[in-house]
Amino acid sequence: MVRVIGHVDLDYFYAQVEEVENPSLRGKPVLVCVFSGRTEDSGVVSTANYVAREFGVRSGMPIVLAKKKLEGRDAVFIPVHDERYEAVSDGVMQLVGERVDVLEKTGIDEAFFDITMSSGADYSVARTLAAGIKTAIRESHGLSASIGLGRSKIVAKIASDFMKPDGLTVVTPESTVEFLGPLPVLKLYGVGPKTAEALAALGIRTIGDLASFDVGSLHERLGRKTAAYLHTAARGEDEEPVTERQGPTQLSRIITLKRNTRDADEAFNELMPAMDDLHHRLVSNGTSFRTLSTIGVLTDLSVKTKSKTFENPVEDLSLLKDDVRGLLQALSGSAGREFRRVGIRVSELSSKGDQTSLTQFY
DNA sequence: GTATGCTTTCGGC
DNA sequence: TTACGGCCGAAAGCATAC
Repeated sequence: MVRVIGHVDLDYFYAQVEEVENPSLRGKPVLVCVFSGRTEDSGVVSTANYVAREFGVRSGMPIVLAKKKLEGRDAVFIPVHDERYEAVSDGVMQLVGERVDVLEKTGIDEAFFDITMSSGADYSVARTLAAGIKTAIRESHGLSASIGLGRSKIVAKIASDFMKPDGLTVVTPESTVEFLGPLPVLKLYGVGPKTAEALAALGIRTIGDLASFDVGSLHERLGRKTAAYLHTAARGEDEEPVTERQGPTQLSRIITLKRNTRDADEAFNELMPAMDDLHHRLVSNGTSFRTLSTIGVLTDLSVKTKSKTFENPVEDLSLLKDDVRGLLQALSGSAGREFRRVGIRVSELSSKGDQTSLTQFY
């Protein structure tokens, strides 16, 4: 069955929202930053606009390094305004949702959609629909977006990335193999540096190399599951449906400590406000959880976690302070170096509605 | 072997 | 020369049960 799947990606999202709110920023390097508060400029760049990227600035780069690269360039450094981005995202997603059959939001600035029905499975009609979505986003929010269309999620995602910013890339089913062929295997979702290296050892560098490679040999080298996945992915033939997501599957907060420490109690005390905040989020959403985790980012920036899962859903995170403390102590004991940042995460979430409907069966 | 559940790590944005 | 967040979802790793 021929499907028409899309992927929409809002360009350099946080920085673009800042530009919309303050048009005088346009043309300047704009960097939306997370200031950790430890020292004057400690923290990283969350998003840089394309002007800043010209100078080698990237997401995740330390702010002080970005400042060096942009010395004398009239660059603007703005702290993140999460609530604003959430609000804009909600508006955009609602608007897109009205124009497609199914919308699957996968992040604050991106979503998959299915327009098989509304396009009548016609890629020419689909192109017009996608162009309409871009126009609607621009007219209502002043934002540019990049959209890719293809026969599957994999193709749509790669297509949206193909032409940025403000791109529209349509990959028909017939042109899929030709489109994917020249691209490096790293472009495939699920292929990271490790798999790419294993493939390179077999002489496979492009998706085209992969598509024409003998499946049996792939199987021997990489295992059955990976081989099967790569075989279909290289042809853009994955069958993953676009499905609406009901809510997050995990919630977390993480903070940067005022100073590095191995002392779990000191870290716990500093984590308390974030933990309370997470508690309030859970209560106001009526969300329970079964798994509790602590996260430690050590001085070498490596990440360690400790978690525990309860038999029954827990509603009240504030009752688990001793568990959190205990997990942090276990982390500290096994970490071997000081904490730089610590965090808390809850997962295996359920809503109150879910639980009552489940209890009806018992 | 395969399915399942839990813990930990990885990697995208 | 170094510099360094805060989230999220999914994969990987591991143990246990059938």
